[in-house]
Amino acid sequence: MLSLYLTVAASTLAPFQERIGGGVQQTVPQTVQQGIILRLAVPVPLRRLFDYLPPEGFDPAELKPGQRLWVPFAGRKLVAVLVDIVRESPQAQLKPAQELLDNAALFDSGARKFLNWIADYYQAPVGEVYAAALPAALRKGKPADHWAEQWLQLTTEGKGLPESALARAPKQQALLQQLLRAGPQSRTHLKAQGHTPAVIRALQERHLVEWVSGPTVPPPMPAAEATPPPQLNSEQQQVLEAVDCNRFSATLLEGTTGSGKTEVYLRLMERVLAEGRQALLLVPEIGLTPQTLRRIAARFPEHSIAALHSGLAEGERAQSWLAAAGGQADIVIGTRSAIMTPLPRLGVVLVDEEHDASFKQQDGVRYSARDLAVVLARNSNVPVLLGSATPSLETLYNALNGRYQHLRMRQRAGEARPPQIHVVPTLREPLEEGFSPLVLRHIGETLARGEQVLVFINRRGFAPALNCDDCGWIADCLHCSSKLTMHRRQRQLRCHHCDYRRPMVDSCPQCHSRSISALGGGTERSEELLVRRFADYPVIRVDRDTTTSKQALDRLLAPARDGEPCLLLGTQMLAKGHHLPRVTLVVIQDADGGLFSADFRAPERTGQLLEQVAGRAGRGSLSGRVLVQSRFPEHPLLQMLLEKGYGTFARQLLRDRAVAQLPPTHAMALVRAECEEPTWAEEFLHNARLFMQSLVPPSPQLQYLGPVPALLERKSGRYRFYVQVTAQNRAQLQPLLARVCAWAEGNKNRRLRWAVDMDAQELS
DNA sequence: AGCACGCCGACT
DNA sequence: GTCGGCGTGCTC
Repeated sequence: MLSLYLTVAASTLAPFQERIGGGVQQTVPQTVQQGIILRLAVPVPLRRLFDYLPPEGFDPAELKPGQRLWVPFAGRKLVAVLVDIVRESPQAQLKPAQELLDNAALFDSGARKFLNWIADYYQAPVGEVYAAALPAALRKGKPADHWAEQWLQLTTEGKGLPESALARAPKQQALLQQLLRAGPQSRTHLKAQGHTPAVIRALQERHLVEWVSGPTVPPPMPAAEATPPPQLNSEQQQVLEAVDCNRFSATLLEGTTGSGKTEVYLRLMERVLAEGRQALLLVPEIGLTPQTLRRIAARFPEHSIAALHSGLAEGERAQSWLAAAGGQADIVIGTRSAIMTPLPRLGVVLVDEEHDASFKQQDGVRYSARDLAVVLARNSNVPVLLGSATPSLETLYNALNGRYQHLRMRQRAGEARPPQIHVVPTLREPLEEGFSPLVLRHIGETLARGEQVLVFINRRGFAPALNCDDCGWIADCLHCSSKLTMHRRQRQLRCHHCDYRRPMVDSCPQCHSRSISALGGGTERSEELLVRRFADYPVIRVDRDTTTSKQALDRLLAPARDGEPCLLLGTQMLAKGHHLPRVTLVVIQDADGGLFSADFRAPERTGQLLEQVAGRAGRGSLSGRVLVQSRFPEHPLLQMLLEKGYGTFARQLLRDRAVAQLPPTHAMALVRAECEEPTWAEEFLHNARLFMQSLVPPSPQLQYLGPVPALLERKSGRYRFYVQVTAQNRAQLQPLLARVCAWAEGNKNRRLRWAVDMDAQELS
C-alpha cells in the first residue's frame, strides 16, 4: 500500500523543498540575503527550515550538511541540524549560528534525504523529525567525541619491523601481526580478544604501537559462545534463493510460528556482512530481550552489534547510535526508532513480527517504522524482508497484488502437526471466575501429566470495574472517559489510560452501602483462582504489573524453561516469541472482545493475537491443544479464523475493507485534535473539514467523516476528536493534508493540540 | 514548544 | 504603588 506512494518517493524532495523554501519565494520574489547560508532543522513544531549565517569568525569550509549547531532561536539556544548549505535566502534578517558541534556530519546525504521524506510524508515538522532521529544525549547537545574510542595502531617504527621480530615474546608478536594484517584495532575489540594491557604496554614502551582517538564502537555485548548455523530445510533454502541482496526488493515472509524465520534473518545478515555491509533488524518493543541479543551475538562473534532500544542508559544509546551511524556497527538491532538511524553501508533491512502495533509511533512524529523500512530499503537499493506468522493486512495486500514478493514457510521445524483448536462456549455455563468447568478440568489434567499450561487474558488487574450493588455507582476515572480497574493486592483503583490512582474503597462514596462488587475479571483475579485450584503447581503471572523490565520477564519465565509443570498466565506479553517447549495447553479466556469493537482494525488484531497465542502450544516434541472460550462460538469471523486459519481470515477481512473503502485498499489519514474545553476540539475540526472541503469537495474518490469523538473520548483531562479523510490513493491525500497543516499552524488557540496522523492505526 | 511582552487583581 | 497571573505574537 505504501508502495503506491513509493513510485513517487524519488521525486518527493522537490515538492518538499518548494514547500519550505520556494513557497515563501513566490510571495517575496527577490532574494534578500546572499552568501553562505545555512539551512537548519530547528526542533520546534513548525513545518519549515530556518536560515542562518555561519558562526562568526569561523571557516565556512568546515561546514558540512548533517552536522549539529547551537543556534539562537526566539530568545533561547537550541541544537539544530544543518540540512543544506545554500547561496541565497528569502529572509531579510539572518542571525549567525552560535557554534558548530560536530567535526563530521552525523547524517549522511542518504539519511537526510530519508528524514526529509519522512517530514513530508507524515506532515511532521522537519526539526522534530531530525530531533526524533537523534539519541537524547546528542539531541541535548552533548559532543559526539565524548564517545570517541581509543584505537591501537602501529607507529612508523612498528610498521617497518620484520615479520620475525619479537620471536621470544609470542603474545606481543601476535598482536603486532594482527595490527599489521587488519589495521588499527579498537580498545574494546582488543580486550574482547584477550590481549592484556601488559602486552600492549610492552609494545608501547618499545614505541612500536600507539593509542589514537578514533570512531565510536558499540558497547560490548555479553559474551556468548559461538554456535554453528543449523541445517536449513528446503523452505528456508527457497526463501533465501528468492532474495537478491544486490538490489531493492520488498518481501513478505509469511511463516508459521516455529517455521524458522529467525534463521532466515540470520542467513541474510551473514550474506551482507560478508560483503562488508550493515544489517538492520527491527523488532517489536518487547521482542528485544537479552535472549534475542545473545542468540545473534553467538552467531556472529566476529562482528560488532549495536542494540537500540528504550531500556538503554542515555550514554549507551548515544554510543550505539554513533557506532551505527559511523559504520562501525555491523549489525543494528532495534525497536521502532532505530529505523531513523543513519546506516552508511546498509545491506539489508529485516522487520520481525511486522504486524506488531509497536512499529507505529503514536505521538509526536506519527511514523510507521515498518512502512519506513520499505522506503529506506528502496532508497538504499537493498532488500527488505517483512516477517510474520500473521501479516498485517497492509503487507498482505501488497503481497497479494504483487507489489511485494510473497514467500511462505509452512513447516514447523522438528515437529509433526499444528495444535488442535477447540471453541468452548461460555454463554450458559456456570463459570468460575471466568473459566468454564471443562477448561478447568483440562488444565488440571495437563498439569497432572507433568506438562505446562498457558492462560491468556486480555486484561490486567483484578477486575475492570467496581460497582455499588445498591445505588449503581461505578468507579470512574476523573480525567478519562473510562472506568477504574481494581488492583486488589495493592488495594488500589487505577486508570489504565492515565496515571490516576486512588485507594480502594470499602463502602460506596455515594450511598455508603458496604455492598460493592468487582465486575469482570483480569489477570490478578484469575491468578487468585488458579493458585487456589492448582495449589500444587507454581502459577506465574506475566503482565505489566509483574514485569517491569526485560530482565524481569526473563527471570519470571526461568522456572517455565526448566520444564517443570506450571501454569503461566498473562496478557499480550505472553503472546510473543518465547520458546516454551513444555506448554501443551493454551487457554484463551475471552475471544469476543475484538469481534464487536468500533475500531475497524479490532478483528484483525484479535485474529493476530489468537493465532500468536495459539502458536505457543506444542512447540517442542509434544503436540498442543488450544481452548478458546467464547460466548458466540458461531460468530462467522471466529469460525473462519479457527477452521481455516489466519490466512483465509485475513483475506476475508481485506475484502471487507475494500467494500468499506478503508485501508489498506484505500489511503486514510486522521486530523486529530484534543482540548480541555469540551467543544473546542470539535469546533476546530469542523472548521478544518470545511477548509478541506473548500479545496477538495467530497466525492467517491475522496471522503470525509467527522469530527467524531475518539474511542476514548476523554483522556488525561482532554476531549479528543478526529476527522477521517479517505481517498483512493495517497497522491490525492498528500497535498490536501499539506494545506490543512498550513491552515492549522495559523490557529490561534493555544490550549488546543492538533496533529495529522497519516495511515493512522488507532481510532482510540 | 517556549520565551518575551503586555495588560489587570491582591499584596508588602 | 508593584508582583505576577496568563493571553497572544513570534521564532531565520
